Amino acid sequence: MIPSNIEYKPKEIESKWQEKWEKTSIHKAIDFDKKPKYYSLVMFPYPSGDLHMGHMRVYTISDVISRHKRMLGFNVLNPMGFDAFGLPAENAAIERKIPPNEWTKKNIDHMKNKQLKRMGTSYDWDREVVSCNVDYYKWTQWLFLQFYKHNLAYQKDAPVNWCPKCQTVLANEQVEEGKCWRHDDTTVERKMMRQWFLKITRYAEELLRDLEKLSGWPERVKLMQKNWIGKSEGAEIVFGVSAKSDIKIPVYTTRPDTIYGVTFLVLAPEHPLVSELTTNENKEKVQAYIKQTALLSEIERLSESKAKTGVPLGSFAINPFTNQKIPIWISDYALLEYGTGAVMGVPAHDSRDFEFAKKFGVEIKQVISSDGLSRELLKAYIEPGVLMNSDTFNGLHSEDAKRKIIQYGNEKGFSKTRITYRLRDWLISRQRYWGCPIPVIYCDKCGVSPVNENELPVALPESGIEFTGSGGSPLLKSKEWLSVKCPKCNAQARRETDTMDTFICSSYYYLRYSDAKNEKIAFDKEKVNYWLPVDQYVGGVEHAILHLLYSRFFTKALRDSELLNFDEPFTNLLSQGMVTMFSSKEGKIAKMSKSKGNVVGTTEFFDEYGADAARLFILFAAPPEQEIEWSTQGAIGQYRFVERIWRLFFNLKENANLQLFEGFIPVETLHETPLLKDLYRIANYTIKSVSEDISSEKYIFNTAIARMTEMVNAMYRFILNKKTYSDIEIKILSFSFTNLLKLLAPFAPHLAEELWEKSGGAYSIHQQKWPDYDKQALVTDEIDLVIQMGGKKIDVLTTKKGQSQKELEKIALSLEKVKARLDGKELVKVVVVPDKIVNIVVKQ
RNA sequence: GCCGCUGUGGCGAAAUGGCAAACGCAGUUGACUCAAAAUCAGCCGGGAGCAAUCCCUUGUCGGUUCAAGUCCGACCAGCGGCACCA
Repeated sequence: MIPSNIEYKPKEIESKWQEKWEKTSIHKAIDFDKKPKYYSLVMFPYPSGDLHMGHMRVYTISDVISRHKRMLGFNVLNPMGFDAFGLPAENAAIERKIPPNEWTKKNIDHMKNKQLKRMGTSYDWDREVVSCNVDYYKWTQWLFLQFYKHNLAYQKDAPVNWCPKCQTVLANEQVEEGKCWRHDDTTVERKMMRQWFLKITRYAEELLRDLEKLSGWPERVKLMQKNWIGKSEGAEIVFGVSAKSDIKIPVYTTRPDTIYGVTFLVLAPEHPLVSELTTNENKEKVQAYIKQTALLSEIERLSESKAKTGVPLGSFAINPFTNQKIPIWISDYALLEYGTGAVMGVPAHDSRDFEFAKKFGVEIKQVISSDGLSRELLKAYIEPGVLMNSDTFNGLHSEDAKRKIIQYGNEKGFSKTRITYRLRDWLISRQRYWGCPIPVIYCDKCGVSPVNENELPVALPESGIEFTGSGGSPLLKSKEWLSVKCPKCNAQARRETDTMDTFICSSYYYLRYSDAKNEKIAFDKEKVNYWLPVDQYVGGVEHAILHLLYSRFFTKALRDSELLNFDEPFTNLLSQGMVTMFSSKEGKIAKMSKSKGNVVGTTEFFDEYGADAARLFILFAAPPEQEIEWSTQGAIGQYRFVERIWRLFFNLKENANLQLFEGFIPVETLHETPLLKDLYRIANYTIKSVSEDISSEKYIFNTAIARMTEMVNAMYRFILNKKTYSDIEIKILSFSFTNLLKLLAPFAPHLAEELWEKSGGAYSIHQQKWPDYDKQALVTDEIDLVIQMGGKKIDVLTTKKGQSQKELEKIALSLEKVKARLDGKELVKVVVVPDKIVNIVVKQ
């Protein structure tokens, strides 16, 4: 039955087509083409060197979408690039003495040519961007200058994580349990340093509000961003200071209704008024506390298990509503960066203040309860309620009181309504070599100057750099590079040695793809407005906040600089789930990663079973948003499916004179041959189902593949024990197989292309039109009618379609089974859903 | 602690409120083979029964409905995010 001379050799077939696709440039995106545009984007990878099956998922999902859209007639932009700056390259330089550039370029070459291409992806490589190339980061620097020009880039002193051994600032992710990730014996310090920031907070409200426009985003991602931005509405209330009438302390609160319950004030230890408010007898204790706080890492400081600490300053504040004197303390639970850096302590109605007051014996004064009566408090009463001990506001409900108290305070001039966001400005300085240099110059006389635009790029020095891993950025030691003339006074000046956070590079790469090779500007306005916004973005949920929020911010800022004309960069977002596998290191199923020792490489699997089988398994295992566990056994199952199609083709070619068949077959001609008619129905049902499942509303590839499997199974069943075929049978089988190949094309692109060619199809199957289904084929005249009694199935019968409720009821009631069960019972009613179900309801 | 998501066969999963378990993995039986592998075909949630057949089953407990895996409420478990944000 199976010709033995034709073996499925995925390795040969796949490389053959990958070369041909590249040579014939069939994946090229054309600017301003007359077809409608479709921008399909996948988050560009960091070139760590070796992709595994875990990485493969995101590229496969995005590729299926791109290929499908091309077949639907879109002008598809599906680009790829590399997020190529970052610490691992520098660490490789330190450990293995390979220059970061060399290491990165080697990895890119491997990933691009040995891995991404071998997956069968359909990128337009002409638009490749590599963020560590000068022709890219020139524009990163240019964009920084635009931000600077619009007062969106600024310097300020801020507390940062500092490793004294590395002599550098660390990102939060590089601090593990309060220790430096490279020196687990070194506690990371909090240090005030002058750093560059981008003013993302200017867009806090718009970033929050426009989440509503993103109907194509997963709710959970929007929710995470909403929480991250953390809008809160409240009031700023200004407290006076006893005996120092010139000093005012503004505090921020969302609970102005508790103002009569304030019994102390807490300032952040770094608060600028601290030294002025510290009395002589408290000086020593206060200074010791500030020093101790500075030594704690942010993680230690914020950890909830930590008991409250603090010291009194010795001064007293005056509550403007009550004129009461209350003590002023400092404690590390007040954060300088949020609100005003000062908190009014209301122990009766805030659990943190309650804990603080209990520990230090501060008065607890209840002003709200459920019924307006006071009682013993075992913990803070934080719910809304009725006011008491609050002067003229007694008896009001707390929500009401909030408004009235603010109104009163506003009139008297000691409060104002205020909105606060949890979002902080974005610290972008990194004391590292392998990043985009911040294009500014320091002059002793003129201070900070931006580099002139026509002097860009500020290129990283490539020679004479030593990577020792100690003593801060290698750029500091590159004397020649450091030295520069001041753009204002032409005096000897020096360059900024910090480089930018790599998230800057990835905040605009999707814009650059629209015009990747432009040497004159970052991107042409017309091109960026033609291609953007991205129609479908695919990436991991780990970027739900960082990258996606930064990119939204960039888009809005660049819109305001009139460089583009849209508000949101990504219309639809798909967050694919992780690929997991058992890790013996962790003793459990964990995310596939090199450090957990649970990776499956791509090369070995591709060599033996092919990329098509791997793609099918990854898509089949679960819907894209869910986590999947890699199973080589399961992937081999998809390899069997591929081989089954392969064998089916040769079987049909040899025995049934298989050929390409476009168009439909009149259903009337099939009335005499029910088996054939059924096969035709299955083929068309498969076209319909796969088209729906693969569509942008759903993206449920697992069920799409299941439908194709069913179709193949049906074809096998049809040809079982069959030796000869009639003309009409050949036609139906040809119709079925031709359409199967087209449906398969986005999922298993090499197999589909190879069999398309072997069927005599013109190159390329990927440039064929996505198939339609024959509606006539799906019309059936029989249905399965389910008979229920009391909601339980008792029978299923095949009957004529389109019968009336009366008729169906009659059929059901005349069944022997029904009669037997009805005996002696009272019939309550019969529910009939035509062509579906009859439910007979009896009493008890 | 707060917010969110998810609980269905041995496993991955499927099911516009209308036949629970499609499709695949593992297992198992048969055909082919001297044999094995591969392949092709069949079986494959649990229980009772020689059998036809019957009963039970979507984390637990309630509710709505003629009908609930699906909708509502409470709880339990697992995962994820945030975590002293005043």
